[in-house]
Amino acid sequence: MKVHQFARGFWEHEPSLTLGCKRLRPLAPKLSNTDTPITTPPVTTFDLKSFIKPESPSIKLGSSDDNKRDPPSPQAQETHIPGGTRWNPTQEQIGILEMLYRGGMRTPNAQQIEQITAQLSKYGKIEGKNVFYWFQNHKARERQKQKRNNLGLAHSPRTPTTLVSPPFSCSVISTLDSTKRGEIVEREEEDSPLKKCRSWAFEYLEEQSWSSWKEEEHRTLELFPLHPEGR
Amino acid sequence: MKVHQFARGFWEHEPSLTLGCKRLRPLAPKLSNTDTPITTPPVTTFDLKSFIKPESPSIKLGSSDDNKRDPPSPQAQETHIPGGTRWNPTQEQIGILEMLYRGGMRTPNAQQIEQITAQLSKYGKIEGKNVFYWFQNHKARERQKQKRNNLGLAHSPRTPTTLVSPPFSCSVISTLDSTKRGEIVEREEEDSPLKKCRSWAFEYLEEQSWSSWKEEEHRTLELFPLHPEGR
DNA sequence: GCAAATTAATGATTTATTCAAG
DNA sequence: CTTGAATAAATCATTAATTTGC
Repeated sequence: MKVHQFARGFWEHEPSLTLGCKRLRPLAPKLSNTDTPITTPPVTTFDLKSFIKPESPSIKLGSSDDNKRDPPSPQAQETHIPGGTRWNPTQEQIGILEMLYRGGMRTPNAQQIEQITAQLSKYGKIEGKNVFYWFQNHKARERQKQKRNNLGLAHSPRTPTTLVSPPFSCSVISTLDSTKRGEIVEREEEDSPLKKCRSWAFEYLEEQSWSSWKEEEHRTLELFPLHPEGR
Repeated sequence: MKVHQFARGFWEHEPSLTLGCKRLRPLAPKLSNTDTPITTPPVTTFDLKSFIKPESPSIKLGSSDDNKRDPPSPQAQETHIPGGTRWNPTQEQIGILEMLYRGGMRTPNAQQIEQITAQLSKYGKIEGKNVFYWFQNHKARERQKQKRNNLGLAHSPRTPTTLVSPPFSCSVISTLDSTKRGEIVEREEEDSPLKKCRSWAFEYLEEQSWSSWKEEEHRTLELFPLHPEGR
């Protein structure tokens, strides 16, 4: 059982309705895990420090990372808990990510990921790779979603909805999925409790102006995908 | 079955009223798009100084990032990073890597990469991602090489230059892609001045015994691929 | 009401392709 | 042409909302 949640969509309305098309049963919203800490194991404080080297499978207590989120945020929401599970994004996190996405971000680089992760960690446990994967998946899935739509709508030769708006007045662009082009679309404002989140995303978007990011040595980091191994 | 329209918003409240329409229920897709602009959920606080960047860069938001594939015109758009060039492996490094590869390693995990990188760094500048990419590429290319050979053999039975000959006729696993299995393949001896390197690799191989690596969650590291940005 | 069974969504990996440095 | 680097497509795996049977 889950409690219900509150809101579901945030800002936004995605024009692309799938009218006509039948939509398979969409799954319910996942709603934040803002609660349901589910029986947090007794893991009383576990000194984390250790996890860098040894492998012993058993480790990786979730507790060890609580040092990450500090918390401006209220009570801890969820604790990743026991043996590592996959990231379970909270409403806020998804909201911010989508905003960035709509703002045109598609493949954030290491530095950006770092910053985003830092912000998002205020709302729940999260790692850089999660952000990375989120963008990868979201981009790919928006792409296929559009592809499906296009095919389905093979009749209507137009794809009006997603056009760019000239000198974008400002706002958040909601790109449909112009995955590659990054066309911008207009979007109306509306307030939400996530104001702050949005606020950050907003600023971040503006401040960055992706287009200018051309290189740098953001590569100083020593990151690379990890392969947990067996699959 | 699941016919349905998309969910535009609140299915939150119980399904009770689903009326006899269909038994399916719409679940709402996470909040991704399509939906309700929410309104006021209780949200956590968000602090983050907000300084606004007055200047909205005239940009082509997003475009720069993702124009990777389509652009018919291979324009370069990347200003080659001044100091950064791509990794240029040394003989020793390649030697060790190949040895590990022949030893059965295909997709080293983060920890392994770390160790390997550490070793290889003795012979030249190198980063973890280089090791990662090397394995990716080598594996893929060995695979296609073999594919070509197999196909080519269909017509003209040539003597495969580097194919295994012995007992394992076609079973050369080396290229198989026992990505997960980690089978070991024969390895022919060959001499080289890389004695030391080999020495290490050898030991490493033995010590690890890939075959047994079936799982674990060596994922403790916080790594993820980086995107130096433009490419 | 609840727990096992379903199922769409989606997080995480792997494989295939493409681009470009040398 | 070879191959390091990076991205996209395809897959695999896990989660959780919803059904369903009791």
